[in-house]
Amino acid sequence: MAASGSTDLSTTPGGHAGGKAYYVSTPIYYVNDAPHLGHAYTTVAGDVLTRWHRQRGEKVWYLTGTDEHGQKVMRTAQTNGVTPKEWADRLVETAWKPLWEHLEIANDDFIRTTQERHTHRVQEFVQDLYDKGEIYKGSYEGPYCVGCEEFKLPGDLIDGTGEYEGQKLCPIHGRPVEMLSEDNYFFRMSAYTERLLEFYAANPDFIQPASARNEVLKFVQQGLQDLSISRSTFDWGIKLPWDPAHVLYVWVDALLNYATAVGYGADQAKFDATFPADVHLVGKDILRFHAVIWPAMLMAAGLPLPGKVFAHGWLLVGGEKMSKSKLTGISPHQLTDHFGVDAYRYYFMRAIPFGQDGSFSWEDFTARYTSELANDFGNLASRVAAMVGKYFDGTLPAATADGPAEEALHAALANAVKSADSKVEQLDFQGALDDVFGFVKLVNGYLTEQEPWKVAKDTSEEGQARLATILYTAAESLRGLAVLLNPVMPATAEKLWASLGAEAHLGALPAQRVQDAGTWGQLPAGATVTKGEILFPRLEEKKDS
RNA sequence: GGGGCGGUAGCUCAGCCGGUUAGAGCAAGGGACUCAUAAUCCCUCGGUCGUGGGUUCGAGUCCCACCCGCCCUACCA
Repeated sequence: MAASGSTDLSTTPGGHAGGKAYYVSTPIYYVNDAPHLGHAYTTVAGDVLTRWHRQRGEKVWYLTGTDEHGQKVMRTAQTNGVTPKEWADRLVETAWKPLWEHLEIANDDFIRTTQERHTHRVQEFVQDLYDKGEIYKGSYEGPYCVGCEEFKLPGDLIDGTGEYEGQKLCPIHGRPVEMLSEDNYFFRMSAYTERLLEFYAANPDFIQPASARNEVLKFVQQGLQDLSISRSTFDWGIKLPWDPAHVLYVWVDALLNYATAVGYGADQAKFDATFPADVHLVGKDILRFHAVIWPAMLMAAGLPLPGKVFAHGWLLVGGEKMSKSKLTGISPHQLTDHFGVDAYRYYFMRAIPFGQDGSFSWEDFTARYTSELANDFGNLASRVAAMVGKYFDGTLPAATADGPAEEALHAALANAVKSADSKVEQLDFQGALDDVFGFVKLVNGYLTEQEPWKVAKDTSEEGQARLATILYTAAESLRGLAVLLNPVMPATAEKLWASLGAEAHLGALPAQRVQDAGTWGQLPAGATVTKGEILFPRLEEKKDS
């Protein structure tokens, strides 16, 4: 997949004068099914984060991909009468990649766990651990459902009633499970309990938010058990090099994507310049794999540990986690068809604190779209461009009469930039957008107070200078907003950039440094301002649901 | 069973180590304005802070019990 432009490792072979890339990952998604809102939520967040960092001029690497091994994929493929690989190919090409393109995700790479660059390196990795004595052969005993042909987790089982009173039943088949054992290879994870605890203590920001950190700490403090890392009851997976009768446990396989995708064992220069990840974005459900198993694996291999594992919350509908089985499933396309891609990206970043569960609804989306995007922001761009067109024939005039009101806006923009920047750094997207839209509100208020439409009737030199100053101030404010909103709403920000005639003087929008966005007076007088299309048209009608 | 999180205006949420009349945004009502996407700006309305006790001079804010929602985890083998 094409890189987004600013990241170019080829220019600095070996040396990397620019230092290590800011490396962000999403989980690799299980191709068992098509992507849903939750996947898109994580991926959009990572995209906003990495676009922001790119606009700070940093070298960035944003990785996503798909997890294609495991029994569920195999079974789904069988049900559909195709091989697992064919099934994965189909979903990746017709569902996953198209959705990321649709949502304007600028990932630098897309890894699939069935690719050779992954499977071969994974085999080398586990062979290395095996040679080091980190992996041993043992046997696993657990409840097994004959109907499912797989081991169940004790927590998945349900209590039997009636003729099965006192027994544990498979939740799918409703029949008693039996205890079976199979030979497995185990990773000596128990040996890493103390080292992990020390690591967490030394790196208090490693797991965020705090609620997630607490859960992991409590879990690890109970002491870790060795991890079964192989299966021999099915074969859709990566074979253990020393015992091909076993395939690697899908999670060990999956976690290693973060290393294999950036050159582990294949391209040392790229690996050194990228690994480890600065931020692993994960959902709460897979926190433990990333905050416990993955670091333990890296410790065993002697590799550096990631900077941060950030567990975001669930999207809730009516207080419940979204799921198709509960008929609350809404596809990303249903939302983007109605609201547009940029509004979609904006909405989830703005409405829900990253790291917490958040309620989402069609009504809330509609309300925010109308109030924040159309009325506050879109209309601001519209009224400013209209007045520059009406009073100055579309040529941006110079500000020559700055007063307290203007200076207040200069300072407000600088503050918004500074504050938003630090909040994005902490993955507080909601807070950052709060800062940006607080500034939007100030600019609207500024126009209402200065009443340029009244000043325009004053044809004296002072009056015209005043009018010019007001409109320049408003337009320059929009220039700052275009830069700040580009990582979140790239298509819209680009429209605004074009409307301001900024590119001719300042260059391409993505090249604007976010840390300079608050520097006043960048948009030059003489720029050609055009009204352009409405950024956020009013929504036609409320869709019933 | 154990642990965690949450229950604050119609809606979504802020309220740090307890301290004057509990805040914001949206929605609703009124006013101002007309450059603009019938948009903007100002004002107003609106809460027994899940329930019941307790500690304290004073509790949304600490303690106990309970109710409701969600999450993690265990087990009676």
